Amino acid sequence: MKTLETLVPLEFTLEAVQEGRTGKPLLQAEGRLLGTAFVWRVEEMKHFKKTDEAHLLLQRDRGTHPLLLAAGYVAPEAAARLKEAGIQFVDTAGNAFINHPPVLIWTTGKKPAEKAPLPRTGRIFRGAGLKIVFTLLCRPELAGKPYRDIAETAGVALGTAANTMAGLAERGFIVQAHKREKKLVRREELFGQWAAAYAETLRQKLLLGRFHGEREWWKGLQLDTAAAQWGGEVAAWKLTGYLKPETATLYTNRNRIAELVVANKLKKDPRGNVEILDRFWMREKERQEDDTVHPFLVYADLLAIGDQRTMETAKVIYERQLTEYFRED
DNA sequence: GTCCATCTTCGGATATAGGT
DNA sequence: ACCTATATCCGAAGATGGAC
Repeated sequence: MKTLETLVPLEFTLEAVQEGRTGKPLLQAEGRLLGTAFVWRVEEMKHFKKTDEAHLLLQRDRGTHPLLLAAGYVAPEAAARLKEAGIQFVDTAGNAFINHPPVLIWTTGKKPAEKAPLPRTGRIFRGAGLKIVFTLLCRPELAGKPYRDIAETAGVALGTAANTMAGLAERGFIVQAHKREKKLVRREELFGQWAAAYAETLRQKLLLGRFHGEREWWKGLQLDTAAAQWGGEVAAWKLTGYLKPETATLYTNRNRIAELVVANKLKKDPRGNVEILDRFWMREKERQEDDTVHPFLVYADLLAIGDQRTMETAKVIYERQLTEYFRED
């Protein structure tokens, strides 16, 4: 915002408003730009990345006021995409897109003032931490169970579970409700951060192989859920009916890849549109399983693809299937 | 006090990031 | 690309603390 001030005569005030009951506090800017009043929702992102772009696409139509991204640095290609999507932004280098008739600002090509400081994500949004957060989001009641249970279900070591739980408590995502009863709170916020981090870091580490399949081979295929489940676009298509999948994502266990590949006549191809990922979590034995993975994961898969097409569907999934998981009692 | 479940700690293995 | 420094993770072993 400071940068914007140097570009045009501008006065504004910033205030935090609460969004919904459990939502995270939202920044809102109010002021006048060359004589015209404005109210903007402000999204602050020090390190602006591809997945953040996807997040903004979702946020764009959610509120009553236009969105403004305040970022550390927006690369030229990203700037063009934001402009295309009608999302306003400013960065500290002096790049900006503001569309507030009659004012139109469009500046690009300025280099970042200094190289961005270290990201410092903390251990809860990396590798093992992401596995734990995912299982906790899916099954919040686990938060109150022994670490051994959490570690087992998430497929990580006991000590790591303890570490991550401490990290979550530190950031206020785990609270001590009663004497020894922990609760997972601020789940929607946690999920948002999880999904972005999953798409960026953990996901590629889970990739077991990439293949090529015959055209629409997945259509009408009956998956044995004990061996594999759909993620990504195919799952999204099954859940919503929208989307024409261009890629297929399967989550399976390491020792079942071979049979999956043979049964579906998949050919190894490093640039193929079929990806097989490690189904890292431990599934609930009793429950009847869907042939699609948890919608949390489907959403994150779509985020990893991150184009306009998949984000439309991601938005539908978010609204129809995910919001129910964020209710806290 | 003993037993058992659970939690914390920590050395070493492994993955990641930064530098050349 | 490689090498090196650092962060992250694992897992076993020791510590804690509640129930009886």
